[in-house]
Amino acid sequence: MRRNKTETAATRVKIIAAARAEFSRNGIDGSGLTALMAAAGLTQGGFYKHFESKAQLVAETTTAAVDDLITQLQDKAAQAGPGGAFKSSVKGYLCEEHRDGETGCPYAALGSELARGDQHVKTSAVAGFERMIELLSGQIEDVAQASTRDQALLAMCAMMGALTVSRLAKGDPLSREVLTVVTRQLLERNADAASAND
Amino acid sequence: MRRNKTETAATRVKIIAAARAEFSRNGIDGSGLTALMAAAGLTQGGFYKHFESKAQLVAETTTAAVDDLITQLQDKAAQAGPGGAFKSSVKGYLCEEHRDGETGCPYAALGSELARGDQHVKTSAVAGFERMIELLSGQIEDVAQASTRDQALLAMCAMMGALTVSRLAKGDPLSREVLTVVTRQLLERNADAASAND
DNA sequence: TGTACATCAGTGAACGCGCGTTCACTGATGTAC
DNA sequence: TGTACATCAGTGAACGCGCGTTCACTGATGTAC
Repeated sequence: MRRNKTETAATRVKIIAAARAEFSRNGIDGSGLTALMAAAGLTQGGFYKHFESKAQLVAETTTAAVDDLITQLQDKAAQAGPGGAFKSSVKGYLCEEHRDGETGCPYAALGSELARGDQHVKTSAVAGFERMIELLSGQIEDVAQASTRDQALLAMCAMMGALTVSRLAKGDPLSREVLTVVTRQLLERNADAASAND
Repeated sequence: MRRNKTETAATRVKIIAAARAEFSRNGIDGSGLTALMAAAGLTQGGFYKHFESKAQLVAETTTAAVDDLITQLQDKAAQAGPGGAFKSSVKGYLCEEHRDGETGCPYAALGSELARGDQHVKTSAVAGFERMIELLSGQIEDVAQASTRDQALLAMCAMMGALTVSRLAKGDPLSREVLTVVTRQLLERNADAASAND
């Protein structure tokens, strides 16, 4: 039964939302399209009316997840006020809600699987990563010897790694420790540089 | 045809070596036991004479990969001489050979998949991670305000993230950039702290 | 040391199952006149 | 505005395929006497 444009667009959004949750829980290879479509309230056959392949869904899901993450961090940064943007981003990223949720950073949740994706997946992943770096770079006080881009690269890599380790170690004291320690060190680093130029 | 103890032990080692390469190339979910056993020169049925399940193989493969990585970094550190151990580890980890090889750090290659493993897998993964932290911690000059453990946690997370991004971005300038930038920043950080106490 | 027997590493077919993708079909939506 | 027809979102069965695991079997190794 054909749907109108509004409904069709809404369905597409629902599929991507379901995919984010499924991929987050079971990984890309571990998520079947039948279960994924059922989670979106549809049957598997309809999938190909919205996407050319599972790989295309992965690429779009990555982009959507980055969009969301950036919006969330920007909102928190706006609440934190001037000067506190980077701090709010690091704290917003390295927290237990992010660790335990199903709609977070695709690089921490799927990093190694994205690296094995096809060219389209990798291109989307790199584009999203660059947008994350731009966001963080703009939030870092330009006072250290390293460029804000370089500092943003270190911060993003450290946050990805820390969240992955925190998930791996869930149930072990290391899980919380890695979040608090990496948060503190990334913030001290920026704070040291900022105060050194006061 | 029954094999003697030496041959049996050698076969087990071969299976683990094949698993490391397969997992590195295709991920855990993406590697089938039939292909994996064929790569080890055997047929799939023999697998269960050595391991209880695929999950057990994953756990042992992780431990073996950490063993190897630690040995490699220690060897390089010994060549580098006193004071250069941490620098040699960071450079040894964040290099193109590590990015392109199939026997490297399991956390960078499989991090998100290990986090979804069963309890046995996660326990092995956490134990291996702690050994990596011990190694790095012992290589860091104890001169900064943060403990060497805290600095090692930041370094390890940043290196894992950077290697993952470097693989994701292979073919894009970002791939080399992230390796050189994260290397430089981790080393500057330690060097600054060391010279500050001179 | 020699013999008889139990053990077990490795084989290859088979198990049920879920995978990604295709397809004929349904029927409401959108369009052309 | 009303009618006839093309479009296409969604269904559910089916495709070939590879998955992890089990099993009966083979025959060399290891062990007990």
